[in-house]
Amino acid sequence: MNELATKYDPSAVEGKWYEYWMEHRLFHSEPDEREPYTIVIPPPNVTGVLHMGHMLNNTIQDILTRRARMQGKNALWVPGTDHAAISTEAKVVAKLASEGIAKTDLSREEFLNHAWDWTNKYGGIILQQLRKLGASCDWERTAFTMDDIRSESVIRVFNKLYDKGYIYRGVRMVNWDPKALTALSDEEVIYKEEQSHLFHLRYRVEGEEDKYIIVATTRPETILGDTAVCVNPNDPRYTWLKGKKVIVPLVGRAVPIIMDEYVEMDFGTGCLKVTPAHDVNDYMLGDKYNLPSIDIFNDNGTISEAGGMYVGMDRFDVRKQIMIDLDKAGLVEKVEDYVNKVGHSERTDAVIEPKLSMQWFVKMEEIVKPALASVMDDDIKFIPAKFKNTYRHWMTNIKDWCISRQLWWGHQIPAWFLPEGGYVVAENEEEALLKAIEKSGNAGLTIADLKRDPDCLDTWFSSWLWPISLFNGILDPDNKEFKYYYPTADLVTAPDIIFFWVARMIIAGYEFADNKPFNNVYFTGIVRDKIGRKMSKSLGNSPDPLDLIDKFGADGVRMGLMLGAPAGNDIMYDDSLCEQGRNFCNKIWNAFRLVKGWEVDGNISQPESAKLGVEWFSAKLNNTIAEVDDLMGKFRISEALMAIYRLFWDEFSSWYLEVVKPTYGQPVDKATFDSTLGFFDTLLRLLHPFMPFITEELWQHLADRKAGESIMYALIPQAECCDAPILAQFETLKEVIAGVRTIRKQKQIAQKEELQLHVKGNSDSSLNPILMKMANLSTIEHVEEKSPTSSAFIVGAIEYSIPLESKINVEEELAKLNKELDYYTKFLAGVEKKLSNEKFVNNAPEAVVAVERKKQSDATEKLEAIRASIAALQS
RNA sequence: GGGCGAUUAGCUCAGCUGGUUUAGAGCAUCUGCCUUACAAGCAGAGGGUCUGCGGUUCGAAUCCGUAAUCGCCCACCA
Repeated sequence: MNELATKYDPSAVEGKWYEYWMEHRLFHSEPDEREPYTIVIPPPNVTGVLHMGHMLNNTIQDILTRRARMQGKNALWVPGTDHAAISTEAKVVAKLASEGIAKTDLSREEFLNHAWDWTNKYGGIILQQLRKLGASCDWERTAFTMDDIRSESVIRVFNKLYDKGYIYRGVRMVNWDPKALTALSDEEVIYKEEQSHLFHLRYRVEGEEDKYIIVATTRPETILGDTAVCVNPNDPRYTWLKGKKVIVPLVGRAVPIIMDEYVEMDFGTGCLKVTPAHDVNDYMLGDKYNLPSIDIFNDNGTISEAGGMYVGMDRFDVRKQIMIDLDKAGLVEKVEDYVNKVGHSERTDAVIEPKLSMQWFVKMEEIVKPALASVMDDDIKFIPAKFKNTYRHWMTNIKDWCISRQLWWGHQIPAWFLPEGGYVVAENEEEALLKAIEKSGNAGLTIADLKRDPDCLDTWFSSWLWPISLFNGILDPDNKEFKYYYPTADLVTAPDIIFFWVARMIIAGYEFADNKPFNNVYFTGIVRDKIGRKMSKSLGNSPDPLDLIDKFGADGVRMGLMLGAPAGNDIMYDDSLCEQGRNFCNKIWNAFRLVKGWEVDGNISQPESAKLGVEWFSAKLNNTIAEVDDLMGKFRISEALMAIYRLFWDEFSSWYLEVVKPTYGQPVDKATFDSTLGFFDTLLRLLHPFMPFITEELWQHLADRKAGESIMYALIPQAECCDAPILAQFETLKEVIAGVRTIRKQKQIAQKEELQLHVKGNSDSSLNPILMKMANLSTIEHVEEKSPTSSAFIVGAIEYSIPLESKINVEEELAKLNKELDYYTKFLAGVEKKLSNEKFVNNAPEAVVAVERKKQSDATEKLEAIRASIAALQS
């Protein structure tokens, strides 16, 4: 062991232990009599690669899982991936395009073959990357939202909801993504503020020469679909228009003037053009006034035949061209600059087109109810709690969920159309046929007569089942695993998918499993760069996590991430955080080298200083264990880690080890050695959830371990008692030692040189053996008066001094004392002011007043000592 | 346009129901040390009056009001 390098080398350790854990199936869990602790991973996109957000998120999950495992629970962390319908399909389409193949050239089956090839090739890379991080997932359970169980679960759930009347099909105004060529849910639309224009266009009034009204619009190309102009009935400017028609510019179509209070009189010109096919509000007006609806767009955002002009041109090109043409025709009044919000597709960033189309929806109103209540009542706890507000707001304003997507990659909607019209919903073709025969009364129908709806389901329609479907709880709700592992314990996720995923999982939990899916939801922050920008590919400010692991080690990166991630806050990531983590690994490593390098002699007795050191550190350790328990219980993970960091670095390494360390070349006694190894073992266990690799490596070195034995299953230490008096005594001791060190530094006295210490006052001498050793003293003497040729410092009300003969500089000593005199004089004045305030003395609780009195007497005593010292120096 | 949250040392954050806090931690900074576990280290030091204003109270970083700044979420003003 003495051969250990002076620096910790993660690369020599990490792969080795991960393999060991895998080889001995230490991540695997089966139901048993222990208390379960379950986490399901937020499934990353199957073709995705690891980014910093994943690192943070999964580090936290691993910490929680490992800690639970070491608490003796049956811990299970289930991994898996999401098929990510739109985003994967888009990637496959792009790849095919690069090979000169258009999606439209392929059959559904051919396309899906390509998609599966792609998935098999890139799928799961991200899961491999997670292993580098140390993730203790039960890989034997790796699932995919499109594997058999998960797919069947989706179909089952669709049928269930349909049978209950919660799923319906209908023509509605939906968000259309002209790039992905599919409908989207409201949540998949991101509104961005954009600099645009408000175009004021002239609409001639039919049958009235030279009379026109001005309509303001941001989308002049949509006039092709205008079927009315709307004004407010209370607007005196326009009452004369009642019953008249206006001519749509360029198009020449006469459309009616309708009157509705929906129109704001003070916005724009007070005239609103109505395009029922291409605007949600216009759709509402069209519905109310029975207006025709002209769909002027093709699915890809070009103008359709129905537009009548500019056919085949892209909507944005038309916007430019039509303004030129309108201008030529003298139909433009003016153009204003205008900032408005434009909806973009979350996945493709294409500008969303509101479009009337036939889609499938989930009726949300009813099924949302238990899900809302459970979060509001803290039956499911959100951490931080502020997200309860966000959740409540969304849940109480919830709209129906558009679940159909015009994609091929995903779960195909289990609905079959009958030849004579109408459809049936079923779990499979056979069942569909039976239902179809029953519905149509046509016993001669065959499967070939039925046509299955080509659309797929929203990807979230499968992931909302994740905590249930992972344990096959949809298809077989009475199975042992589901009963054991569900509800899961904690969910760790980013707040940006609170609606997409978290809320819907809660809804699904109550709807399909009659129980919440998890007890706690821990929302992580967003990983940003040092100057607060969100990490993104386009900015290039996102480091490659695997490079970081190479550079700092997985433990170092984990620690770095956790240090910067206080609960509920975004993390401002900087490499220096990982550097700190790496340095900590090194510190642990070197502390270990020290201890392992000691030679043990069973015949020598334990020095008093070491005995006291052991007693103190034992109490300190206990204290911190209790603190860590408390913090982890509140998900204050970074604070818990910081507490352990300080315990190891400051208390254990800088104090404890220095106290018990034998003189160079000397052996250590058996009792101290054993205690020290015991402490080391406890510290490693406390640290293991945060830094799994280095702790396993050292723990294995610490003693002879059996094959398959691992720190992963060593029990996390339990706090026993706390608040031993020795804790406070030791803190005082530290101050005294620091006092001596300061004098050494000021007087440039080497540590090797022994000093005498004079103590004036009634000091506690119980830790004197440690003081002798740490301050390298020859004697500690009580004196009535300190020697004028000594350098002094005060701790509490006790004055310590070191006789130094010639080395004393009276000026310096006086300056030091005067500074203290000044400070305590002011301090005392403050306290006395408080105490002379009758209202304070009368109203404040006795204990508080007593504290002030104690401050007063201590300060008075101290001031006396300082004054005496000054007098002695001046004499 | 609504709602929520934040504002404490150079940076990132603690400070729970107001009182041993004229405010703590880590990092960074400064000074001195290559002292045989560790210079990715050791020993020491400096640094903030708690965003501004007003109020409640014997007492406020902590409670209330208000302003400013930043951030997030939601919303159909063309």
